[in-house]
Amino acid sequence: MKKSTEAAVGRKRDHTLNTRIIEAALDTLAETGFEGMTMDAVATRAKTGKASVYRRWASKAELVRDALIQMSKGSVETEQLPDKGCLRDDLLALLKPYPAGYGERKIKVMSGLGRFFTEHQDLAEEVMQGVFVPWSAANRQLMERAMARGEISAAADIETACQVIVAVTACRTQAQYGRLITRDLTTVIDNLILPALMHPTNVA
Amino acid sequence: MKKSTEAAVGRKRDHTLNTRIIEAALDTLAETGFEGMTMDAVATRAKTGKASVYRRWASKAELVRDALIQMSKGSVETEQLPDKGCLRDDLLALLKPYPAGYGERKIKVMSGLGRFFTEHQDLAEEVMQGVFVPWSAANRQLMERAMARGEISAAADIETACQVIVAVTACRTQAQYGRLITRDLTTVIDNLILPALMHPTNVA
DNA sequence: TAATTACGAAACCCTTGAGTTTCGAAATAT
DNA sequence: ATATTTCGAAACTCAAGGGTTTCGTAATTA
Repeated sequence: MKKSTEAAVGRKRDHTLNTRIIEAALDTLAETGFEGMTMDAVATRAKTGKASVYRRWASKAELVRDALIQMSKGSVETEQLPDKGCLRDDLLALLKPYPAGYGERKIKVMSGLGRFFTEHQDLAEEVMQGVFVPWSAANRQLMERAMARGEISAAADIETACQVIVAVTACRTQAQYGRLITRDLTTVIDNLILPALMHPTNVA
Repeated sequence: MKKSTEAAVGRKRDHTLNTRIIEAALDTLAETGFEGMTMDAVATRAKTGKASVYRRWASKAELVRDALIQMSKGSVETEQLPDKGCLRDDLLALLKPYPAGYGERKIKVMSGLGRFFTEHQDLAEEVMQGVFVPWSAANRQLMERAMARGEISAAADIETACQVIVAVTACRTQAQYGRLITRDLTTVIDNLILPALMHPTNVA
């Protein structure tokens, strides 16, 4: 209705502001989590006012949804998976695709979302499809490729392995688990994931 | 000062109310997490009023601290570890020491504590020492015992394995990860932890 | 220039929830 | 009996934060 003829006259919207606000939202999310993130803080960080934020998004939840989807865009490119020759390096490459700190913020953001997911299940569903599923699928593809070329056992439980990677990644940087999960992903992959994939024998 | 001579006269405090309030707090925590838990809800659930709650605890955070410590009391009895003969059964026994739903509530409680830990780091430290450390230590002891009797390889990375168990347990029941971490602990232990402990060879 | 729309800052409204106080009733001491 | 303390319920205070509105200014078009 408005889309085609909107804003025939008057000052144009500054579209760089959209991304400035989303970046500010992601930074704040990473620092304080969903409940800790206030709209005033986001606006201030984006060097604008709340009015301009609410001119673009109807609510805090919708801003967060779009910020999360934006964050995952191109972050795990399923089309363009790493191919380092061995599974170990592929898995690690998937987790550190960006320079200094970028991947770290992503993990921090994801770990502070508890309340958002339980309170906005409709929006959470969209995020789930846009972020978690591709991430997990990328892990799975790398493992399937390794299995196809005989690097890991054909009997390996790929599904469990790739879910555990996601779980450990999500938990590791959370403040509450910082004292216990001191292992980094490299150690987990080298000493747990890979041995289990190569020797899937169990006791049962 | 007051401890010895307090309440010489007047109605006595109902000490069963203390545990009723703590139980109500734990139930509410399991359902709604730390921020979702209101003091009114706790009081109502304990069939009392907020006044009686605040007569016993100075703040919500201190009530939660005591509830968490109480919860862990005897929950992971380091003195009395399971001894089923094999590591697999020992690890599983540690996680299901109580009848129907009791262990489940514990996990739900722990998963809704994000904000509590970041906002009350002093109290969180007390909880950390009282809950996480004994839990992780129990896992470690079971694994060391299994290593001593030759059930798992002497080269196994026990520390990583027991930390991953804690991480996966903590993440698994969180709503936001429910779609991805569909594996239960039995599967993780059988298909990942045990194979890795028995064949700790890695690529490097 | 005049109308229109976006901008950023501030004031404002409204709900939620932590923590306090009040009050009548019940229990326990002197 | 009377003073004292607890009980449970309700009313209250106060701060935080989501969301809206106002207002003076800047940009854009007719």
